Amino acid sequence: MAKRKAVSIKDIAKASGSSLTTVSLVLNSRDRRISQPTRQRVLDAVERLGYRPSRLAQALQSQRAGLLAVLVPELRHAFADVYFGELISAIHDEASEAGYKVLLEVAHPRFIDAGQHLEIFDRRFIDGMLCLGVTSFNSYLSAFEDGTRPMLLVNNYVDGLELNHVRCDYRAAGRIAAEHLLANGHRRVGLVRAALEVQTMVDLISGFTSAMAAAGAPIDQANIVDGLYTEDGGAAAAAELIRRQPDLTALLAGNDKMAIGAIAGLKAAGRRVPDDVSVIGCDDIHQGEFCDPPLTTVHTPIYDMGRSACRRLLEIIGSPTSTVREVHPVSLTVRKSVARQSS
Amino acid sequence: MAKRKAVSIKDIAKASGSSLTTVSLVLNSRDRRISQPTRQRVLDAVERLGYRPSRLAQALQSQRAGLLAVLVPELRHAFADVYFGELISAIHDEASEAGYKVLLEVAHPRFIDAGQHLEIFDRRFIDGMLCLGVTSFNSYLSAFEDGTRPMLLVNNYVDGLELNHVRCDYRAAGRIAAEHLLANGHRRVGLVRAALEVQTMVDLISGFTSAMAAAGAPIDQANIVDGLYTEDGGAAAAAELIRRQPDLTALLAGNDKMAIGAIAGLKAAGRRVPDDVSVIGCDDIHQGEFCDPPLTTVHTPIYDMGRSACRRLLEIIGSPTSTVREVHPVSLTVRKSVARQSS
DNA sequence: CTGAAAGCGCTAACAC
DNA sequence: GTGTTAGCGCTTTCAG
Repeated sequence: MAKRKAVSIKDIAKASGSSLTTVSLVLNSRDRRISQPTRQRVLDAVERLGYRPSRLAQALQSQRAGLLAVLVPELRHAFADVYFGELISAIHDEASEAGYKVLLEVAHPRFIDAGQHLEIFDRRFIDGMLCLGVTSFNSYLSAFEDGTRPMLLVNNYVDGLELNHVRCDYRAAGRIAAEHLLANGHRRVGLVRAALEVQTMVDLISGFTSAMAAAGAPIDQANIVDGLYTEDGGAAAAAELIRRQPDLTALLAGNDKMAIGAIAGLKAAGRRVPDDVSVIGCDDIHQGEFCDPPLTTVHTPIYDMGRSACRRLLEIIGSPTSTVREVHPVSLTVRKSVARQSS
Repeated sequence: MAKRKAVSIKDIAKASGSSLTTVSLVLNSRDRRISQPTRQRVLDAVERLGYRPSRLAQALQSQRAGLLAVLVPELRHAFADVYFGELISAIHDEASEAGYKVLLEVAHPRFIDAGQHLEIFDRRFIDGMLCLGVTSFNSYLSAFEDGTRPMLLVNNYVDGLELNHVRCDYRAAGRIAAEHLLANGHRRVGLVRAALEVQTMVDLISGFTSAMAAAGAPIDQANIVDGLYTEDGGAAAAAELIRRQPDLTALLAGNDKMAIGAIAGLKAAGRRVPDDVSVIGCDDIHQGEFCDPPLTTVHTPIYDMGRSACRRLLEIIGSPTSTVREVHPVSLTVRKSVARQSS
């Protein structure tokens, strides 16, 4: 029960009959060769007393916290989202391999308003930060433009702000989705979009609509509905689309959550998927594989991107002058939710 | 770009023409009244130079890291799970209100084997730890029985180990589910369970089966199938149950994920829910509200439990002698997935 | 090959 | 009221 009193390097020095320096040298195996016997005496003492160097003291000395923060948006339980969750897993995996630990932060208004997002840097609590799910509404981001605090946006960027980021090519994603629908004979298609303050969503929409238009099948504004990034929203949006334009034969949903919702919404409205209406999603989350029908979607390398983002952040920390703009390619994952349109 | 060189308390002392102590006293507003003019001079200097006390140095001095770790099991992307996610959100909210930050750790074999779960304590990196999703297979937990490192299990416990925990009453949950089914006339019921190394699952099963047995409607072992804690597993388990025992009129799933899967599985097998087969879940996750039919389930106060767990951990940190065994009551949330059995 | 001593940035007895 | 000083636990010149 009692708080085992911490054993410090001083205790080891005493116990092994050597000096602080010697102990430190042995432990950090600085090549300044310590004689084998001395080394052994130190190591024995360490073992015997169960000594563990204080990470705090080391951090203070080295001016490295060994900590990275992940900032997630303030959504209802942002951590309970598969997309963010997979990114966080990836970041955690990469960070721990590099000897860093991961701190969680939520972009609560009170967190931001108090300037905490800067404080954690300035108080030398963290070495760098990864921001997930940012939008152009997040005005606090501009404070990072001077590159003075190592920060990187994950799978997003903000038009007009010079911020490091690693993301997927959502414009290509939109184009690929359009090409797949066109190749299957679909020309009357709808789009379940989401928030326009998310730059990658804007890219997806523009990639999609311009590819459709280029093929002579432009998309009417009325056939673009907001699905709020949620399943329910996707369901409602799909229902609305089909109401506005009953002869739609296919639709793209801006992410898989909305696509899964859209499938449910279409079914509820009495349409068969994909026989009556085809659905294509974007992201390729795990769940898409198991819905009915299995979801055809544009694959984004979420996990790899997360790892890459973390790796790049560590590079920035190592060399503050470097700047990163990394764009990952996307691809098509064909399953069963898109059918050939014969009419 | 250049790394702004950190301004320290010493710089403030110099700039304000006072001593280190004075500055420290002013900043920590220790009541030793510093004269108003001096105080103002210090504050001005702080403002002007943009001084931020180093959290590292403070931590070293105070021997408090201000950090809590959350240890999640090594599942495929554990962070991408609504249940863990909600718990993490709750913990984060409570911790940040108390001025603590939250570190993420995953119970990878290599993390545990390296003894990292103890190291982060012994190297004074964290002040306490919260463990999610533990099972009796996690033998490393016994190292915490001596109470020497502040740790607490969240919504679980391990039979035979004396560990702090905050959890729900899953035995009662099983009983409540049984009572609700019985009250609706169901007597031929099945159970989609999950891993028996999870103590709360064992409790749920025992609460459920003994209540059914007590009512003269005992559950045959053949009517208990493993749903693996997943949607797919739940679907497969429900299909299997209905194959083994075609006249089942209801089933309990050990959590809502499996319940949602079970509904899909039953539908796929041609049964209507709840007209042919009723389904009751356990946990009350957000998604249950939106599935078809909306899920009747045993409500567990996940978020509140997470907050409470965190609060209790902080108490333990404050007073290492205290021991916590907190059990939260559960209740019934009636929606549409359980119907009256008329036959 | 090893030890003494300074310093990382901050706090808090203890003087003046 | 304010300053001096001694740590917190560690790393790292710089002498011996």
